[in-house]
Amino acid sequence: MNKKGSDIQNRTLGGRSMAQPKAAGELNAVQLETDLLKRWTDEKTFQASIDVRRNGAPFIFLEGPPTANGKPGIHHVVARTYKDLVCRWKAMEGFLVERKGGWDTHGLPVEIEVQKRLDLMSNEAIEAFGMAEFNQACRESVWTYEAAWREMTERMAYWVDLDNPYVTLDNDYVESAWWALKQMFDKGLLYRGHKVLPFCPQTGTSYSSHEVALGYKEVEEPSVYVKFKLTDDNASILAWTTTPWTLPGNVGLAVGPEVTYVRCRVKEAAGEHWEGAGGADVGEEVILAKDLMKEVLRHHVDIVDEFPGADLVGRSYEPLFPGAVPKGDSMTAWTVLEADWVTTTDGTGVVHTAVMYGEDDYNLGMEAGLPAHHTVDMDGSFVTGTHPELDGRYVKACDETIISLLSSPGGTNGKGPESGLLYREKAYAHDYPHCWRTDHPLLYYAMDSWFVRMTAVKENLLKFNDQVEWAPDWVGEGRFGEWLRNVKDWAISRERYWGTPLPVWRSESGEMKCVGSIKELQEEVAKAVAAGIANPDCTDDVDLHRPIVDGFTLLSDSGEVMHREPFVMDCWFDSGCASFAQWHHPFENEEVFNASFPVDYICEGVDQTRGWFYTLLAVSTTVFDQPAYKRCLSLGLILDAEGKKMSKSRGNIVDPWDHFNREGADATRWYMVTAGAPWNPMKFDPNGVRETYAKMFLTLWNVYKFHADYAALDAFDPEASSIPVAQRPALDRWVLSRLATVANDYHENFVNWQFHKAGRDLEDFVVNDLSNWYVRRSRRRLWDEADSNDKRSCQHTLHEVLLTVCRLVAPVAPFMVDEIHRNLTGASVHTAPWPAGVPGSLEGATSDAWDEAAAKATASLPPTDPELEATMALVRELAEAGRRIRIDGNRRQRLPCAQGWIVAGPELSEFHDLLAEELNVEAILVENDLDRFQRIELAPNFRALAPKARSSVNEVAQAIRAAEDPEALLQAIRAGGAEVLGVTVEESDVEVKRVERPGFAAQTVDVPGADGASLHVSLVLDMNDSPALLSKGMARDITRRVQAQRKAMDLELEATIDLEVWVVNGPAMEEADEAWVAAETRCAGCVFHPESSTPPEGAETFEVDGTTVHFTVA
RNA sequence: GCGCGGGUGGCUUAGUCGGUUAGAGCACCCGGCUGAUAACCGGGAGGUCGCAGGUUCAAGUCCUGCCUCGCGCACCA
Repeated sequence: MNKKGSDIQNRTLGGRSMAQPKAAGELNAVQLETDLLKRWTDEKTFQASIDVRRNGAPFIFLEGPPTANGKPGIHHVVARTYKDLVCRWKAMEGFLVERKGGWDTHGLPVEIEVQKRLDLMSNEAIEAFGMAEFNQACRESVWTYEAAWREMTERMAYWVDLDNPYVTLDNDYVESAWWALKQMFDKGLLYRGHKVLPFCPQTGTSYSSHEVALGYKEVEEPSVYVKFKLTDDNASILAWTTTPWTLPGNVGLAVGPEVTYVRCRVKEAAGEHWEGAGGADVGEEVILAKDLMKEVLRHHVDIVDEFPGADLVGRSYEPLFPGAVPKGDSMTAWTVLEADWVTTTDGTGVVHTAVMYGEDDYNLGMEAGLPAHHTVDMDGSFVTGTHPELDGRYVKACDETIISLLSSPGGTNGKGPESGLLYREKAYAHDYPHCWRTDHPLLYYAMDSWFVRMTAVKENLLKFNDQVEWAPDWVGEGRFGEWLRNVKDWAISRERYWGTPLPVWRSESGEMKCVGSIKELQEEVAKAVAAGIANPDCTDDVDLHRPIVDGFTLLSDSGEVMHREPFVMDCWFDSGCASFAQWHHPFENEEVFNASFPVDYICEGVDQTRGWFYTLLAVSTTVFDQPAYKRCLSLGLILDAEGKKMSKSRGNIVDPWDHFNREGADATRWYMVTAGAPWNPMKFDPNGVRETYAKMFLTLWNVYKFHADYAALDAFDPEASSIPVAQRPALDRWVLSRLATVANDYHENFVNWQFHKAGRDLEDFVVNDLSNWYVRRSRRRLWDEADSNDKRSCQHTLHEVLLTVCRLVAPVAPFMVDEIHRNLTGASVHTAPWPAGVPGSLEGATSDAWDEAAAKATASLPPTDPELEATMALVRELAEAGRRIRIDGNRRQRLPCAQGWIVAGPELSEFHDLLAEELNVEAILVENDLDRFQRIELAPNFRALAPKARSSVNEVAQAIRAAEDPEALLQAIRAGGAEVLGVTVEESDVEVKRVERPGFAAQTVDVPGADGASLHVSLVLDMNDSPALLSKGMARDITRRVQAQRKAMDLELEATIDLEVWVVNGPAMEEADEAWVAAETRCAGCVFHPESSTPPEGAETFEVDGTTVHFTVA
């Protein structure tokens, strides 16, 4: 402690080699990070980190493109951290990891945003505004938050090329997407259909199932039981629906042919508990499934008849809303049909069928020849002619009207809605899909649509999915696999404006042409023009968006005029093309594409399972007959500290900048990675970030600072000298061994996607092993001004440990470790090799195969010494045991003990000095007579004992434990087995435990030995006092208080003081101890006053063990 | 409703092949240590390991049922 602070500056002024560390300053994490960002930009460090691996095997990462028309949040930081860390890690392993950015720019979210801003909440409004203008507004809106995204991306140090990103609205990208569609078209996988789809009247568009999945909400709605009056019989069939608005469209009733139905007659009026509208008269007859009578009927009835559903088939009934649906030439309208999917789990066992508003309804209607007529318009209102009270009204607003119409008993003969046809209404709670953008309930609606025949490639989807390495595996096997096993044809067309246009032209008679490139479009346009069809120019840079592409009119093979199908693509299709469209395949970059497909690694939130994870695979399977990616990390959702999902509407979004500006991006990233497994939902706790900063980064910084300051002071140059590890002191060999062990585990955990475990272990190493033990125990070694071997050894060791720690941390938290690495070596950590080896740089290596042994040989880790690690663990245990003994014996730490004995255990003489210091004892002795301080205990070994003792194992175990003379029992056992309660106990059935004898100031610690067996080592302290010990202890107490006072007075380290001390009622101070106090506290003058003199007013005072001490510092 | 993943002191979590004392961190209390650290060390309090059964000599761990949270699925007419 005799270094002068100013020396640190003075001595470093001379010529410093690149690798010669300079002193570290105080830590300002945010400043450090922002300074480094500048430096990375100036020095093009990202590019350098790629270039230095130019000859490595490629590892291909594909960025899932975010939409830049929303502000980035903390969940984006999480995803980007995992993307970044894997890329950085693989790069350090010697792989060439290029990272192209990407932006998703099409789709409904963009349109909705613009519609809101321009107040264009319907398709009519958009078209009146002008499609070209609208799309221009969309094109601009896409970049609203690009700057915010860029800032966040850079600040968090997500290394990705944002200057040459792929952008889904670019002509090149769209052209590749067109090409992909044409492949599907040519393979017969793209088809035009008429299908019932979930449809949002507000946005005027239908949704694919993965979009519908985003909007399920539980709602309570009125459901109704309706009486359908048979035309040729005085009875009604009861049917149930949760969507009263589909009733005007009713054209059929479906029954299960095998289901048993009953005809019953109402016996008496309903009781008083009747709720809501509807009812039935006494004597009225209704028909429904027998199983559901109890559930449905609210009257006492007599069963008149019982029959299978087949008996009902073909019978006709009165339309509910006569005239709402024209009968046309249908022979089956308003008759009973059979359908095998009808069950008796809900309703009445009779399914009301409105052809246009349900998938089953539609299929049944087509099969049975029911009239396909819409009673509802695309805007969600009833068409004129449905009923005077309903025409033109939004269907969801008509529930009450329909119920009241059906329950008013005004009509006659059961014809028309006002005929008392409502039997009952019942509130019904269920999950119903809502528009994920506007929150409006979706209507199932039969409409024109284009599909990709995913059902035709299901086997391949499953096969390719099996080839993907999923993390966690259950997402691939379970959730994603299940989705694929139930795959449906992909409805990819949207009746929208802003998106990749569907490149299909179609004639009135149904001839079709799918255009796969700009060149092809030009050729087709030329053909049409040659045939006399007027067309605008189709230049090489024609904008491939609406309304431009709508302006082209083509010619069919038979000479008919063809117009473009007025759809754009599902924007998920766009991003699903990313693996090849980012390279404008197949029009350009053939080599790049060939070398990078399929990609090695993608990573997104688990919510992309049905989104991007699926569409990437769907497109690659249909177009290339290959999987698109080899590894997929599926991240858990991010929740707030209460475990609630973060959402704008809840207002519990965490702003990443709060942490970037407080604890820094390092701490934020490290926290997110160590908080839990990547696939588990993460509760984001702002306090956790702070804790990470305080523990991990502050500690690391201080270790570094300790090393750097003395390295600078001593002009330490790691390259100027070297000391083989084997020749270094045990403490050094120990920390290096620990380092290697931790690094190997760290790497193993990375390989298994267990980044959280890796990080936790490394943090534990830095805080406990490195800072709290190695540095603490080594401090005095560096205080030595002489150029000793021991000091150099410590410096080399610290240097090496820090470098390896930096390299391990770098992928996760890239800032501070770069600062440290740069100062220690002159080079960025991001161009450094991965400590566990650099397989990517090996000749012939690929992203997933390399010579394991050759890779190991490239590792840069010190040797491990498990025995030494175990020994040191014991030493640390003993040091802690010493403190426990002192607590138990009420003896303060600063009061030395004359001696301490170590009983049993391995040879520790190498660490006796260290232990003496830690324990504050004058001498460490080894006690060879174990029985002097220890006795034995026997513990049963259940694994061995259980098979022999069976059900009496507990009694036997208890007997062994409670043996009055365990020593004798053990001897008997060793002599060939002892009978305990009829069981022969052998040596392998018991564990011998040595513990301290009662009555001594002792503790026994239990540590695993090198050979796996348990070691029982005791520490005994001599608790007797002597005048010399008391004097020494007092000297230490005084020193400690004076040092505290120096600190409180804010004195320079090298400042000298004048000290005066008055000890009242204390031990006689020995001269040597007084001198020691003076030296430790840097006294110019030091006076110990006799007890008779009186201390001045204002002297510092403290009390210890009944002694009062006063002192003054000047 | 079906599928997947959770539920361990106030909070965040570890817990391997089932093995008898469920382990950490934060926060709290007491004590100690400290001229690098926002730390560190020792002790204390705090747990019916979601609930109920079952298998077993032995269950946080395996089985069954249920409750609950999250996510996903869906032709609920």
